[in-house]
Amino acid sequence: MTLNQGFPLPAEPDADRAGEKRRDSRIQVRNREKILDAATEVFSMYGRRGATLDLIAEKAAMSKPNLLYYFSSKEKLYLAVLRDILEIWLQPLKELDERESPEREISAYIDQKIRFSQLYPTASRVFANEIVAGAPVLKPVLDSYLRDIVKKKARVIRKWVKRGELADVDPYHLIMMIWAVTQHYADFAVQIDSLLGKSLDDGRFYNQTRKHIKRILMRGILK
Amino acid sequence: MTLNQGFPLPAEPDADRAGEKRRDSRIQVRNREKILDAATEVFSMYGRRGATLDLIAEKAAMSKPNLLYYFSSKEKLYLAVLRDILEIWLQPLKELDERESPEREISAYIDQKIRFSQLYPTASRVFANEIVAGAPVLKPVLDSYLRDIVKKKARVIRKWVKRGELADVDPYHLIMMIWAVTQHYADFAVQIDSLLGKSLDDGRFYNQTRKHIKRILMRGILK
DNA sequence: CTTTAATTTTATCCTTTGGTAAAATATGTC
DNA sequence: GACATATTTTACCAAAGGATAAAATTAAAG
Repeated sequence: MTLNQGFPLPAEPDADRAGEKRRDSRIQVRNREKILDAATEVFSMYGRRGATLDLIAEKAAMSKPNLLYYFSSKEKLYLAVLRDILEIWLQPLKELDERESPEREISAYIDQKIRFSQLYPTASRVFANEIVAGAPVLKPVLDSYLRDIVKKKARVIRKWVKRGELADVDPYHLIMMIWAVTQHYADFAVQIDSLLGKSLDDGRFYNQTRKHIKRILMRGILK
Repeated sequence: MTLNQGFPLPAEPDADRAGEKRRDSRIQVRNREKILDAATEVFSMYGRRGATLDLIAEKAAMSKPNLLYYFSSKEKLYLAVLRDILEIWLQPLKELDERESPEREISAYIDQKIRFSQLYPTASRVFANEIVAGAPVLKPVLDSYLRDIVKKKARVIRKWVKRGELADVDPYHLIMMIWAVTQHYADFAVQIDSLLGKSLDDGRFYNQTRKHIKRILMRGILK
């Protein structure tokens, strides 16, 4: 998992790979990924401030200075992790297409969101952590990039409402409702495990959840 | 905000007020509360590990050793904060009453949950943080106390379904859906502020949100 | 007023933690 | 296989952070 690309986060602030020397060696790629995975896990559990390089290094099975050879500071590492997450987190929303029926599109959107919760629960938690903490790092992105996309998609939803294909719902609240419900299963996984002894890893439960969410939500918003 | 009472958390582990000496002096009460408030704020932003006593002490306008005079360790303080939160967090669920109509009861429940999000957003975030982090402290409570209550209330919902007053929904998923949506507005408040420039503090927005959630959800689950 | 108990301050300690320096080792290239 | 470059290790460091001790101050009781 390393979809990193020209992302709307301070693009590699400085030093790190500044000169864009030769392309990453095999070792480079392998270790960067090992670190990012370990970091995701640790950040998801302890948050940006609570996470320690020692722990991350340990999980990545390398020494701390070695880790710092790849990411020159904790903050840069955190940023790299967030960048990867945001990319895949946002993707699905961009695909909402007004030319299709809301039934089909919103249903597909819910599917994708819950799929994300299933595939990247830890990443989802890092993101949740960042937002709950007040988005100290992501705030600028939320204020610009995310804001624009959501505004655009709100227009799509509003169009569906005007066309009479959707009940009279507020687009923003609808989007937030979908986010809340789908992400909940990743972010609050422990709670769900405590109450039901299940997780989205369980294919049966995954499908039941997916269908249940969709049934209630779709019933609630379709004409 | 200090509803602390015989709560299902390791009741005051040890030292602190062990002997239950004389009742808290006025100073005692005032300072404990000042500290709990400051701690709630700091824990909500930095999490259990990331929060520092220095910051909490500063926010509470007292020296660190002075703070430690009231709560003998960071962990104990965290526990005290959680205890208070859980108490008010759970209350509403306990009130679901099968003898009333699901329409009335679930509607009231949603109202109470979103009210909590409005009144105690920071507390909600501390709780969210704890769960997202894997409930390192609350796990036992989730596994026992919460589990029991939810099980009981799931039965209530199931009864409504059998009586034909409610669509055929899974009680657990329904409860989780309500949690997810209502808490979202407190836990992800920054995001909402970025997208809409609004918060539940805004009475108009509060009501709009409340009604919107209820409209979609109720439509989705009522027969 | 004293005397006693509660509260606050000051000084300090030890551990953890993010980060650096520089030596040592491995990898790749000609 | 020698040279250069990339990677890893070892040894540190300074600051932050949780916690304690003990002196100083304030409040309360008699």
